[in-house]
Amino acid sequence: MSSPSSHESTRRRLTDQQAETVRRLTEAAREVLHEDGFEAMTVRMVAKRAGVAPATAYTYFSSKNHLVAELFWRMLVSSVPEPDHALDITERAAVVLRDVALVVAGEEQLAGAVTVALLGSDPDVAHLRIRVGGFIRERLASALGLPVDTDDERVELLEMLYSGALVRAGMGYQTYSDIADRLAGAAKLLLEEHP
Amino acid sequence: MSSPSSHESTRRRLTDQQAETVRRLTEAAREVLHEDGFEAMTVRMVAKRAGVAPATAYTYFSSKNHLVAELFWRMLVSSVPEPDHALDITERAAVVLRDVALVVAGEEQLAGAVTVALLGSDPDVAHLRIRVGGFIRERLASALGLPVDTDDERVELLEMLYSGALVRAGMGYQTYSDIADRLAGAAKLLLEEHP
DNA sequence: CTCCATTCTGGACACGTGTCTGGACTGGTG
DNA sequence: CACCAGTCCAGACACGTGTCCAGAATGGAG
Repeated sequence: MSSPSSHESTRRRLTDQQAETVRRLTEAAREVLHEDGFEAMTVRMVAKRAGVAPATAYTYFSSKNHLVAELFWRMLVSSVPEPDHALDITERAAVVLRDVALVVAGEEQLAGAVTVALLGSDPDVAHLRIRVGGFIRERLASALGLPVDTDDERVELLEMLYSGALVRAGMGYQTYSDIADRLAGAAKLLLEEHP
Repeated sequence: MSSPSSHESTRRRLTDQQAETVRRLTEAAREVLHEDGFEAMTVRMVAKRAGVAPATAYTYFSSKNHLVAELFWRMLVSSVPEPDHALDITERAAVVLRDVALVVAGEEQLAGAVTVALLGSDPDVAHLRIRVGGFIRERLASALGLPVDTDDERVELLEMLYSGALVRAGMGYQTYSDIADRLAGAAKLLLEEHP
């Protein structure tokens, strides 16, 4: 067999072939989510579009929530790079928040779906929840020039702010670019007064 | 029949008898949620505990989400009073946020359940979502001494903050009294610099 | 080319959701 | 008292979820 390679968060040690199946599933999930929304989306629908039997989908994802959470994780990691050290602290934080907000922009249904999915209770989702939370905290702390395990009040505040932004985007209270701007603005407001 | 009286957000014009049935259902929902959590909770379970047939529950609530959203609405309205005009602006805002956070404190599963429920897509949930959002905005605007329809940036920021706090509470990142304190603190941080 | 482990499949399953019936109960009204 | 509108109920329904398993397909090693 081909040697196990990637360390995606789905299962430990996937072969290339398996990784490809997973990739097709998350991609199909993104499409279905886009076209039909989270509640109308069914796992069997996603499996069909990925050209895979439903049972196969369930060998990689323990639940619909897990599937969506994994999709978000992939988009997040690929869209929120390490902060640019050329910028100053405030700018860096603003950019991180903007990047996070923009992950779900353009995918009308994604923000709400992700929030719901990440609140799920199965162990795979819990695992991903930790990873997502940790990743964003890491990026924010890094932007502020702090260690990941900081207990700085401002980091926690910014985390709350982005969670709230996602929810409110999912509820349709604001548009996504609105949200991105507002988050960036909030970061500046907060940090310029409390450097 | 007894004259229609209350104008709960469930259905227009309930008789006293109906209102009592609805009250028992929401109360039962609170108990089941507390004991079994959101995902384990079933509508039939709640109906049974309320001493009512499942079909009856569905005549008052169009979905599990609607039921939970209604429960939250009732707790919210009864726990977050008009801000006290004796306090100053900053204190008033802090108190509102603390009150909102405390609505879900002590009910381990409620924060996550409510967030998920309010993100649902059926029309009754959408209606309740508007009411909840409007209510909190009204309280916050009032605390800041602004009209409800203000477009003040700080109100929107505080709204995002409380949404985020609820999510993170639901995810178990923080305890509830933590959250209440942190929200109150955040309000002060934001408002004292930008009065 | 054959073998065999890995991967995928198809279909059944138990259970929850939300909808829809016709019929039974209830309590004011004529 | 008999009526009847307003409620509630029991149970069937279509459909989605997540689980399971025997067997077919696949593809690298000998």
